Amino acid sequence: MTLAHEPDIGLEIAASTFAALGSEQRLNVLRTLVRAGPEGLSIGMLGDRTGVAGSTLTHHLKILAQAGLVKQTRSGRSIICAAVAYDEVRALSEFLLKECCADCTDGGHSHD
Amino acid sequence: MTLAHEPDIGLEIAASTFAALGSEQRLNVLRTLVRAGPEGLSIGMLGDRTGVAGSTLTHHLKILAQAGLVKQTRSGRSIICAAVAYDEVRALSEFLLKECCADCTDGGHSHD
DNA sequence: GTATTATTTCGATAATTCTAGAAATATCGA
DNA sequence: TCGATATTTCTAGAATTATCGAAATAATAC
Repeated sequence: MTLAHEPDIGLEIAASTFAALGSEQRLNVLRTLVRAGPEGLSIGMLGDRTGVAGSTLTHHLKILAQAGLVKQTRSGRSIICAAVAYDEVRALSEFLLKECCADCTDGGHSHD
Repeated sequence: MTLAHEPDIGLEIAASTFAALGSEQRLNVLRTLVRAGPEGLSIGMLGDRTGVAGSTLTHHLKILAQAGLVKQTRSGRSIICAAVAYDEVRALSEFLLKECCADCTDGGHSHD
């Protein structure tokens, strides 16, 4: 089950993805979405649960979406946001373990 | 489930660690250190390789060190910086997979 | 002790990010 | 179309972050 088709995300992408996660508020939003499951939540509900203003949520969600961590789809007059972080997170974990943990991988592979 | 020695890093710590990684320049510094291996590099050498001014490096290294990703030790008149990201990175990966990938835990997830 | 080298602190400026209110836009139901 | 609801855009102030030169501090060598 070792799937390795997300081999290299570049430094730039990695950094911006980390930056997207590097805000307590955004991380909380993301977690809320993850916990809401695949059905997701509307922005209104998200604001309801997190106490964050709509316009602020729009801002944060744009960042999360650009990082590929959240997907937004319209449903009626609501925008449904759902975490689709799986692959991104997996790629990021790969990046971390490969780039930043090169020496300690108890699986044991050495880099370059 | 099996190993639980870094069970929960809180949202706050996770966010600040992500933020520490969320800079291309810092990520580059970290990577340079990782690649330098356990012996590490002095700040001067780091500046040499990255083209970043010493005072700026001090700033970034402080952030990386506070996040527990880098360790600094004095050796003569140099400060040797070495990546010790291993546990942090592991904790972060755990966090990502647990908090942000709650649904897809290794079993299998479908997405399109 | 003085000179030399290495790093940090200080100070200043530029740039970015965070936050949210108000107005604008989009969607739906009647 | 009108009214209600949901989200985005616009705008702006506050706060944080990035950057680096110059001066200050620390450590070594003589």
